[in-house]
Amino acid sequence: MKKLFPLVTADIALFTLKEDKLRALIIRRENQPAQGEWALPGGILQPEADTSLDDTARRVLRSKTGVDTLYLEQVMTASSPDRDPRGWSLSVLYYALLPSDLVPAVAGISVEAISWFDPEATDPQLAFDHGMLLQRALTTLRKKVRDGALPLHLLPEQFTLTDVQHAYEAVLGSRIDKGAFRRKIKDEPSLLAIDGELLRGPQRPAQIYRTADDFKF
Amino acid sequence: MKKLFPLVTADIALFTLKEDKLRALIIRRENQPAQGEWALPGGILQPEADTSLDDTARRVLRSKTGVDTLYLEQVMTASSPDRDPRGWSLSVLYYALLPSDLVPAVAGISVEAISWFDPEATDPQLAFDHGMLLQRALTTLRKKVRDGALPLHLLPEQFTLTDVQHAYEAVLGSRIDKGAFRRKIKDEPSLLAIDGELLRGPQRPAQIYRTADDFKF
DNA sequence: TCAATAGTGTCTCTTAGACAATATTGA
DNA sequence: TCAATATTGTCTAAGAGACACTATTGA
Repeated sequence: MKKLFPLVTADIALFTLKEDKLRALIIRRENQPAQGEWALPGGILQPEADTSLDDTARRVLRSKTGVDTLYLEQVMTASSPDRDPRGWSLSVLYYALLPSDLVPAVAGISVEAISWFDPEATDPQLAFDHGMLLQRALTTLRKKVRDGALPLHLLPEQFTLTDVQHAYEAVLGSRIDKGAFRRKIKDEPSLLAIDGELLRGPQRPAQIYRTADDFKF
Repeated sequence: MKKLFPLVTADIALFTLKEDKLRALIIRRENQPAQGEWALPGGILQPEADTSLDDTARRVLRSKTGVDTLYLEQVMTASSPDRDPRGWSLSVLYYALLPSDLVPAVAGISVEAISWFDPEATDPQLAFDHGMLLQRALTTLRKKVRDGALPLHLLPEQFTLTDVQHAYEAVLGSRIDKGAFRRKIKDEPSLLAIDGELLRGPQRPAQIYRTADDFKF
């Protein structure tokens, strides 16, 4: 008998920085289908509980990472009778940005096996069409940053301009000249210097910044 | 009783050029809900017939316009319990580009009342959240063109460089200098001059072009 | 000839990239 | 002092906008 309704899910590519490199959260599936394989975190829409698919995505992330109020953005919707063995399915893909100082918290809370995956790597293969989905999420994120947005959601509350540059480079996967980068962000109103706060070390101290309250990625 | 499954639909913002101005197809709804109101063309997913939501969109466009093989791209997915009075609904929004010489064919085939709507206008109000959806589709199209893509899908098979510029300006809603525009497209491999073909009139004749076979919008 | 549009050239200003120079700390 | 990183400055080349100029047709 044919299905009358598709299976509706939200899948999330959760990006963060580990040692200045871009990584995405993957989870080993505990149940069928694709049991034992690695996949993006995701979950099924619950119309009684969710007031939108964004809600579904936030609920899934909260349960898998214990973290709220992440930056979340829709990437695309994948749909076909074949992408999930359970039948006609439709998945709305999101990407989320996790501040790098919360990575240990996420790694700690999960009862499932997790891993931080290099999105440019080819191993391990992800289940379903999640490999393609991750590529699409990365492309969307990169386009946004290349259009001038600063990925401040990947940084902790306080950071230096060098941190911003490293986040920028990690997302784009390419280096940028220091002088050119600082010129670009010189008049950026999203960056607020914290007066008197300096990061000290065995070199010239660096000015510490924070994200402006009205920052919009 | 609560619904267990959402209503899944595909809605389409079909853009074309009418007298060098950008217009979107809207249709007067013949049935409930929102009977008598104007809305974007759309239709319900049929899992037995459609192999993806792109398929749904193509099927809807074919039935409402009689035209195949349009350029079609996904914009976003809207979802909530409130956006459709029938209950929890999810709509995948597409935009499509219709060559301007096919506009009369579309206007002819429809059994419903249709109109070509100025997407910058505020009247008439569209049903459901379709006003917002149309804005999102326009924004996505403009971003693509601003990123350098030429909206050749809006033009007939043969066209002049001035036609290309007018299509470009109609999409962006702003003027561009002729010299700057021609410099930009000077080395564009998607544009092929048709040797010896000239558009004549009471002025200097214009070279006629066509779209390269491997053109990718 | 004139009107009208096609097509090209020139000037300036902004910006990105490459790269160099200076500044300030802890050890 | 030295190593290390922060911060600023300079040179150049490419590109965009403004604007003017030339070219070619029908009437």
